[in-house]
Parts: sequence; C-alpha cells; structure tokens
Amino acid sequence: MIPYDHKKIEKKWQRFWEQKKLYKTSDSAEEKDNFYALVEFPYPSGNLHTGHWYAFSVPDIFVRKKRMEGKNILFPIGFDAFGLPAENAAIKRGFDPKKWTYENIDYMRRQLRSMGASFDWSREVITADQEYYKWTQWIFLQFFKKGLAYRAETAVNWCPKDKTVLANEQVAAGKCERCGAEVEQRQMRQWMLRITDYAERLLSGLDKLNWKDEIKQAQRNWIGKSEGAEIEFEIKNGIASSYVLLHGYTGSPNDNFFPWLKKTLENRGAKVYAPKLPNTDDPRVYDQAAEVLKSVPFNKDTVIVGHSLGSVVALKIIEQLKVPVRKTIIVAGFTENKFIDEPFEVHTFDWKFNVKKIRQNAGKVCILRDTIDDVVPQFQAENIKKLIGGKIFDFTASEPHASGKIEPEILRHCIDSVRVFTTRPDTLFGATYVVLAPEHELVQSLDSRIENLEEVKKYIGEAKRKTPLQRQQETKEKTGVELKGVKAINPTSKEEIPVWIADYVLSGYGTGAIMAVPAHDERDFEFASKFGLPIKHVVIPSVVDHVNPPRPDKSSKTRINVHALVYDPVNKKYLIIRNKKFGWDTVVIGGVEEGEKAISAALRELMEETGYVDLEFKRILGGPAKAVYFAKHKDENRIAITTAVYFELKSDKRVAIAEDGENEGNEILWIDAKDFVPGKMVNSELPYWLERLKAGTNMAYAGNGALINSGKFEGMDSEDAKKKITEFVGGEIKTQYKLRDWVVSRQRYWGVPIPIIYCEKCGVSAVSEKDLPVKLPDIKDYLPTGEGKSPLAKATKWLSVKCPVCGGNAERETDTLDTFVDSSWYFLRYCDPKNKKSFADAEKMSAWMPVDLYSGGAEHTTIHLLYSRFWYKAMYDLGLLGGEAAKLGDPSRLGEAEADEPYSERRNRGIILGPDGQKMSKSKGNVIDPDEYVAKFGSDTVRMYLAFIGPYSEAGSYPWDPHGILGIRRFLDRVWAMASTKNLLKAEVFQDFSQRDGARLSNSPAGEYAGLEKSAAEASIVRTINKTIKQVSENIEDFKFNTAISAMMILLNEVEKQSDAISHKQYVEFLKILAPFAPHLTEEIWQKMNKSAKGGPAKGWKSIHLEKWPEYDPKMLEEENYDLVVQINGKTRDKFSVSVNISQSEAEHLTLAREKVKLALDNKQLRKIIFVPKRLINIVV
RNA sequence: GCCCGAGUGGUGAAACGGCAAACACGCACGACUCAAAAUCGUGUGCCGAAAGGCUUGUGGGUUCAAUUCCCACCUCGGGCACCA
Repeated sequence: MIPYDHKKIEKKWQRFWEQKKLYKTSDSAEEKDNFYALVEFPYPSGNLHTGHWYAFSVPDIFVRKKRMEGKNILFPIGFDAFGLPAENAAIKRGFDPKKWTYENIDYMRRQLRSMGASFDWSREVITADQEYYKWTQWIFLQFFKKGLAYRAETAVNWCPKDKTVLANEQVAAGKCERCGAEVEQRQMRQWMLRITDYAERLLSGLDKLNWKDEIKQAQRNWIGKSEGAEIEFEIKNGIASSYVLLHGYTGSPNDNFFPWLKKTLENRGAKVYAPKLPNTDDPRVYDQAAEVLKSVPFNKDTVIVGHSLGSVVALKIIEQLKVPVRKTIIVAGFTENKFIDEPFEVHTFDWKFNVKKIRQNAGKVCILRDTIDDVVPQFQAENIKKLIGGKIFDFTASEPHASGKIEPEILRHCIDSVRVFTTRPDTLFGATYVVLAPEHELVQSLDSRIENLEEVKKYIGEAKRKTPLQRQQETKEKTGVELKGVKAINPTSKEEIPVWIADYVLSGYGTGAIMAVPAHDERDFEFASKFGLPIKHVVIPSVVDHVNPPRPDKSSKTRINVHALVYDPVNKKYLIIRNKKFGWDTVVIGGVEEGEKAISAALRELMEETGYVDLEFKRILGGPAKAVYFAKHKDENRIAITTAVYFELKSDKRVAIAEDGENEGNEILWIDAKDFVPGKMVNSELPYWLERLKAGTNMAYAGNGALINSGKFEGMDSEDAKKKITEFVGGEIKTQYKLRDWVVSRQRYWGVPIPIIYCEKCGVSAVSEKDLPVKLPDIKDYLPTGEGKSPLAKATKWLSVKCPVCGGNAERETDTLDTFVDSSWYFLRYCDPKNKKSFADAEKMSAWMPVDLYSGGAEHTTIHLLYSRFWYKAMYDLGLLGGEAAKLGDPSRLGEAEADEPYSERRNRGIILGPDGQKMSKSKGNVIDPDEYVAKFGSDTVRMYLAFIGPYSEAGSYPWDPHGILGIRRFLDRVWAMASTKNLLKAEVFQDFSQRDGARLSNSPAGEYAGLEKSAAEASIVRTINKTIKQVSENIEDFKFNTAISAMMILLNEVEKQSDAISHKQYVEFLKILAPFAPHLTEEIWQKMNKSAKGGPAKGWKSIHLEKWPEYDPKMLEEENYDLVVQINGKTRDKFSVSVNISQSEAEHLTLAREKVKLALDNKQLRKIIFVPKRLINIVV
C-alpha cells in the first residue's frame, strides 16, 4: 500500500495549480455566470492563526463547489495593510512600519498558499500600495467636493493611549476597541463623513437584502431610528424688548429683511427695527444704516440680528455703542468645506474694526452658519468668530438662504427658548420640568439670570471632567442642578416649570434637552422622585374587555368608578359577585361621586351590595385606567375611568343588603385564590384587568393608553394624540437617529494621508488630481505628538506645499484616514486591480458587482459592513460606479433595484475557541497553531476539520478539539486506503480507465457478482451515493459543511462494508464531491486513476477541480420498502417493513394483526388511526 | 433595562411537526502484537437484573403526534445601553 504522504502531495499540487493558473479569473467566461465570492481580507499581523484558517479555507469549499457547478468565480484576496499595529511596532521596537508590514505580507502570503485555497492571486490588493491609496484619496476628494466629507469641530472620542480620535463604532463600552484604554471626550476639529445623510437608506436598504435577520437587526439598532417631535419651550421673559434686523447683501432683494420674523416678534410685544440697507458693499452702507438707527434706543435688552452684509453693518453699530446689548446674532456664510477649483474675486471692505469695543458691547454672540457659500471673508462664520468670539451654530437648509426655513431658526435664537426632542408628544401636558444637558448652550446665554450660577458651573465642570465610561457607570444614581431663577413655559398649559441641568441628558442626541414627563418616563420618574419634582399623570392604560366587548349598536356612557377587590386571608378566598340574570362574575364595582375618594366609594358600595363592613384598606391595586366594556345590566357600553382598590376582610360582620333593582340576581360568592383566573370565572376576565390596571402605580407608565388631564385632548388615544398635540403647539415632526457622522481622521502615521491643503488666504482646498497620490513620506519619528497631531506634522519638508488655488505657501493636512476607509471599497478594486486610469473600470465592476456572497466576522456588523454600505451608496449617487449603476444614478429611481447595495448575501462566521472552551490567548496558553497541525496532518485535514467542527451557517463559537481532528484524518486515510488497496493507484490497472466507465472497481471476474445479495448491496450503494450527492450539494449551499461531511462519512462506512459493490463511476462521483473539502488528496487520487501507460496523466486529463459537479438521480433515492413505525397514542410500540405503495387500509390491517400491537391495545376501543405514508401509523385509543 | 441568538448524551453536534441523539470525539471491552502505538471489530443517553419506564433548560398550551409551533419563566452567549 502506498502511504498517504500529505506533505508531498499538498506541495506538489499547490505548485501545479499555481503554474497552471487554475484559479485565475477572467471577467467573463463563455456560457458561465459570474459569481463573486468575497471573504474579508486579513490584516498582515505576521502570522496566520486558526481564525484565518477558519475564515478562508472553509468558504473555499463553497467556492470550489460553485466552480465545479460551472460558475465563473471571482475569489480574490488581499491585505488590509494600514493600521496601528505596524506603527506601534515601529514605536516600540524601532521597525519601519512599511518594512514590517510588507515582510508580514510576504510571510502570510506563503502561509495562505499552503492552505490550498483557490484564490486568484493575480488580483491581490494591498491597501498600503500607492496604486491603491491613490484611489482612496481620489474617492475621498469626490466626497469632499460634494460636501459628503467635511471638517468640523465636535465632541469626539479620544483614545489617550493610541493618541488618536476614534469613530463611535470603534468604542465599545466606553473603551478603545483596539487597546482597551478608557476613551475621553474632546472637542476637536476633525474630518467626518456624512453617513447620517444615509441613515434612512441604510435602514430601508436592509429590507431587500438576503442577510440573516440578526445582522440586519444589529444594524437597525445601531442606526437607532426614532420618530417623534421637536417642541419649543419658551423661557419666561425670553423675549427682548427691542430687536434690530439688518438684512443681507444678496439674500433679501425686498425692502424688508425677514418680514415674517419682524411680524412674529412684534406680535409678541417687542419693538422691531428693520432699516432698508442699500444692496452694496460700499462702506457708505453703514452711514445710511446709522441714519435710520438714530431713532433706535439701544439698551442692554436689545438684540441685534445681522445677515451677511448686514453682519458687517451690525459690527460697526456695536462698535460704536456706549452700552452693551443683550445679544448679537450673526447669520454668516460658510466656505470651509467648499471645493474651490476656480479662483474667485474677493470683495473687500477696507473697514477696520475695533475688536475690543465690539467684544465689550456685543453681549452674547451667536453665529448661525448658513449653507450659503459666502466668498466674502468678512461674511464667513469662522472669521466673524475670530473677530468677536461667540458660538457657531450650524444651520443646514435644503438650499442656501432657504426662505421660510431660516427665519424660524433665527427666531429660536431671538427668543430664549429650549427646543426638546421627544418621542412622546402625547404626554406634553405632563411635562413638569425641562432638563438640559450640561453642555447645552442655553446655560451660557442665561447666566445673568441664573441665581445659583456658582453651583451650576460647578456641576457643569464636574460633568465635563467625567469620561463617557464614568458617566455610564453612574447610571444608577441621577444627579442634576436646578437653574434657579429660570423658568420654562409648558406650551400646552402655559404653566411655568423649572429648568434643570443633568448629565442623564446627552448633548449629542436630539437637541440636547428634554421635556421631563416623570409620570410616563422611567428616567424622569427616578429624577423627579429624587428631587421632589411634581409628577402629573396624563396617560392611563386602556383595557378593553374581550369577554364583554362594547357593542357598536349600543350607546356609551363614561363613568368614574372603582373596582373593589376583597380578600379573606383566613380562608384564602376572594369575594366576587355572580350575577345569575346576566351570567357574569365581577368584583364589587361602585360609581365614584363628584369629589369622593375612591376608597370611601368602594367601602360604601361594598356595604350596599354585600353587607360586609369590617374591611381593612390595604392598597391601591392599580389605576386610574380606562376600561371599556358592555354593561349588560344597563344595556349600554361603559367607558370607565377606574381605580382598583384592595381590601382584606377582618371579620364576617355584615349589615342588611340594600334591596333595590341593582342587586337583582346577584349572588355573593367566596372563591379560592387559585380559581381567581380568567378561564375559571363566568364570562369574566377581571383578574386580567386588575393585572393591567397595575401599570403606572408607583412607577412610570410608559405604555400607550388614553389621555387624561390633557385639556381638549382628554380621552384621546395616545397614539392619535402624538400628531395632534405636536400640531397644537406648533412643534415639528422629526426623526432622530443614534447614528453619528463617521469621524475618519486619525492622528497617526501609518495610514492614507488626507489629500487636503490649507492656505492662509484661500482656506481649505483639495489636492489636484494630477498630484495624487499624496505619498506617505518616510519619517524617523513615529511618535504621535499627543496633542492631537499626527507624527506627519513633524515631516516639515513634506508638510509645506503650494496652494492649488493661489500658488502661495500652504500646508498639508497631517491626519491620515481611518483604515475602515481603506476597506470600504477594496471589493471594487478586486474587479480591476491593475487599472491605472481609474479606481476600477465601470464595465468590469458591473460584471462582478454586487458581491454574491460575503463571508466575514460578526464583529464587523456595525463597523465595516455599515461603513462600506454607506461608501458604496455614496459612490453610487456620485455616479462613480458605472455600468447599470450609473444608469440608475437618479436618486428618484432608487428602490427599483438593489444597485446601491454592495453585498447581496452576507454570512457571519463564528469563532474557534481554544481546547478549554476559552477564547484563544497567549496568556491563557490555549493557542492552537494551525501550522503545527498542517505539518502533522496536512492542510486537507485541517480545513476539513474546521468545516466539521460545527455549522458554519451559525456564528457560534466552537472549541478546537485536538482529538477531534483525528477523526477527519482517519476518514481521509480510509479514502486513500480504499483507492490504494483497491489497486486504484497502480497505473497498469487503470490506464485507459476513461473507457471503462461503469466497470467494477475490483479486478475480480464479473461472474462473482451474480446472485441476489450482491445486487441488493449494489442497489443500496446506488441509493446512498445519490442521497449523499444530494445532501452534500444542498448542505454546501447552506454553509452546513459539518453535515455534508457526515453524509460522506456515512457513504464511506457503507462502501467499506461492501466495497465490491461500488462501481468506478460511483467512486469518481464520491471523489468529486469530496474534492472541495480535500482538494489535494482528491486531486492526487484523481490523477493516479488517470495515468497514461507511461505513467504521466492520461491524455485529456484535467484537474478534478475543473470537473463537473455530479448530479443525483431523484429516482434512485426511492426505496421499495420502508420500516413503518407503529405508534399507539403517539408512542412508538413497534415497526415492520412494508412496501412503499402500501395503502392505508392494508397498513391498518397489517398493524392491527401484530402481536405487540394487540398486546398494547389490550382490546381497547379504537378512536382514530392516522396513517402517514412512508413514515408511520398512529393508533389513538 | 432594551434588542437579537442559543439551551439536546461525558464532548463537538444531528434531526421538512412524524422512530431524539445521525456523524465524529472520548470511553469500555475484544482482535492483531512479546508489548505498546497505529489499525480493525463490538458496545456506549439515563434508571432498571429484566420486562419496562424516563429523557431535548422549567412550566403551560396547540396537535393523533412537539427538540421543532405559541405563551410565560430561568440560564448562558452576543449587540446596544440614561438615545428622551
């Protein structure tokens, strides 16, 4: 017997496949459909671990099967080569990150080849290659030009250890996902991508995708959509006594600047001055304004609003004022993120400002940044901020100067008010206070009115010092401070309510302020309870009686009543009333008179109806709640606002029951506690009611229901009231997402340089296309500066550059891009990896995209998967994807196709644990080195063992069993041994084998097979092989490789027992279905079976991996007989062999005749017989 | 707390609503061997000497029949987490 020398065999075939370029893919193949199978490319950490093997070699089984089925397969591989580990190795051990990375790639490439996976290496992509990152930069610039990439100052996550910012998605439980250090919040100016613009499409796109629900759900949760309303709460005395409105240069061609704004302010009793300014940039514009403004009595309660040109006028006025004004609002332009490729003429004012004077007199400064692209530097938000300070508020309308949109926005700043976001506008009547996030801007603008400013400032300072993790850890105990002297006005009741700041309100979500409805929100309830704030119930649960539902043909009456539940603790019984006349059970129900307490009403009614008087009130069981039912005794529908009260019986003492019509037919009953359940009572679901009524007692009731204490909305269903109340107070229906914009700049070296240039004069501009790529310079010192700057800031020579607009001296952006940017489009580069003219050719992309099957780790669900979906959609909208996608580029046609989704099917893989069932880690000493096992058993064994370890279709975690792998090796040994002992591997026997299709494997004379036994064995083998082909085919499709392997094992077990019965054709079929699992072994046997006389491969021989995937014959699956299972009352009692065609009556007859059945039935009456052909017969007695 | 997913032998795990535990590991016994390893064979859910009974986290429901469908609860894993 020839030994199975895996080392020799595997090396031989890996070399052979490579030489023959067996897996090289052309973009189309005749009569073959394209199929794009993608696995997440690895980070070149230096060594392939078990996880890599699991990630790559198992999907390779699927890929090989698809290829044999006749698909033109794209199965590429590459390296996600930028990232922190390289850089940290550089800092720690002095390696050159580039050298380190590329050496690792070389090593891993060799290891990957030893895996025998059928990658097309000719398409390898490395993200750190200049040819690749040139296009990363290029695409980034396309985003920049469309405003999808922008730079802004926001609160960002800062990792103090890695000294870089992180995206939200890279922070887990307040810690840096990579190094575990506690993340801090910092205000920093960063590059961001507008992924939030795509929130809705990222959400709706999921519906169309063939992904597992758990993956979709995780993305949905991450996006976190909630629908609600924004509602304005005015601050008491929030309106100033006078306003001066100064219109803009280009924005308002009409006489009056914002007529609506003027009217609105006047309606509220303010004095408004809106002089007409000439539409010119001549300095005399001020003189004219000054003339008009002579009549304005400026004082410390004046608010000045300047827009564009008007802002310059405003500054001039402020400069000359003697007394400071209350507030200055400047509506300014925005140039920073505009891509300027053409020089423009700059309008200039030669006015000089006295900055000190302005700062003295401007009061609170608030700058609203419009989307208008203002080319005049004086009109730009940033410049105005430099000049007079203050705070910038971004205002994004759908169009610049959006009339009707910007005015309300300005109004908000003219009148001190708080805008809150709520998903429960229906509870607005119950808003008893307002809470601001500590970072909320209103605190600053109100500081003169806050009586306890010191305390407030102290609280804010403490809140700011806390890391996000600390804040999270303190969720149990709520803290906060009231802004004393400040009141907000509830827009429904006009009541004055207190304003608090508390860090349980997050500045980054919604408006950074909430209306607190303690009665109907758990957090507010907790806060209100702690600080003694009022709790006002406005929604009560609503219960409809399903046993006695309201009848549409009957009139309805609303009543306030009480349900009195009485318990006798001695006998453990409940008191109920059974009405004989109408046939129902109730507890005592009594109407509550005007001004009466529920408890006394209950006691009165109990006495009248039952006579019991010695009762002790225990507690309010529930309510108030709305209960709707049909009251038979009154023949009308009842809408009862009811309270449930619980009493205990102290003694049997009774008085006479009042004899009136009401009590007719009533029977007073005491029933067992266990019988006090809906099913056991007559026409009653009272216990269920009482349960429902409990909601809202001693806790916040957050459910829906009916409105109370809500003015004209009294009684309305809370769901309907949401819209109605929002309209009533002039609020705005709004959708919020938890998703934040993606922060992509990193203050680190080893990444793609952001291709942006800063010029003193021209601001921010893109690097010209011809200058791409901006190469990552070689530097010596990789240490981050720590103060928010990348090590690139130290590469002085690289740093300085000519401005692409004016040609003057300028500087480069020193931050690099997040590596998730690199991996957001690598699958596109695989389509056309060598392209020098574009990132990928449109035709080629449309030949392959979308990816048919994407396999990767579950940890990327809300990171890479979400990012790349966004990236792809953005590219799609920019028309960059070409082919069909470009034709579909019109956003109005979206939804017609999935053209904007990159992956049509996604599968998450599980993880391999150490033998101890723990995650593998060096410190635990449970790391399995795949190389060791490959050396010992071969890569075929390792990959097949990983496939066998558990269902790949479920992202479970499977421990590596060092013994378990033996089972696979034994199986492969037996496959080999069978070929070997059956002389398959001897050339002289099998030359011209191709002509001997159908011949027996053994050399024995044909006569030996004569006889019944043999043919039964043959029939059995035929059936098994067909079954196996069927199962293996289906299981691979479902990623259930474990059961596919088990099916092949079953086949081999059977074949070994009667190997003479297997034909050559059948053996070949077996070999072919095994080929994707054990590509080397099967190829070796396949070749040896097809040797020519001279010993080389037979003429026309081709690799088994290019052979056609076997098909099964459904007819061959059928059996003539089967074991009929006999059940009696569902329990198996017997079984016997019957023909497949047996009729029910025959089966019954045979079954009843059997001894065991007779015995078991014991002459009992048969009630029913169920016969399921080909399965069982069930006798019910 | 919310949203997913999963609970089946000693272990990894199988099972269109139809014989629970296929396949594999491990273990026990046997064969081969002077011996061991490897290999091959037999057995292996639990209780019971056997007949037989019990068994898919717990409790209920639907069904002739439930690991599978429905409800409640418990435990574990994952994601989110003061998101108004």
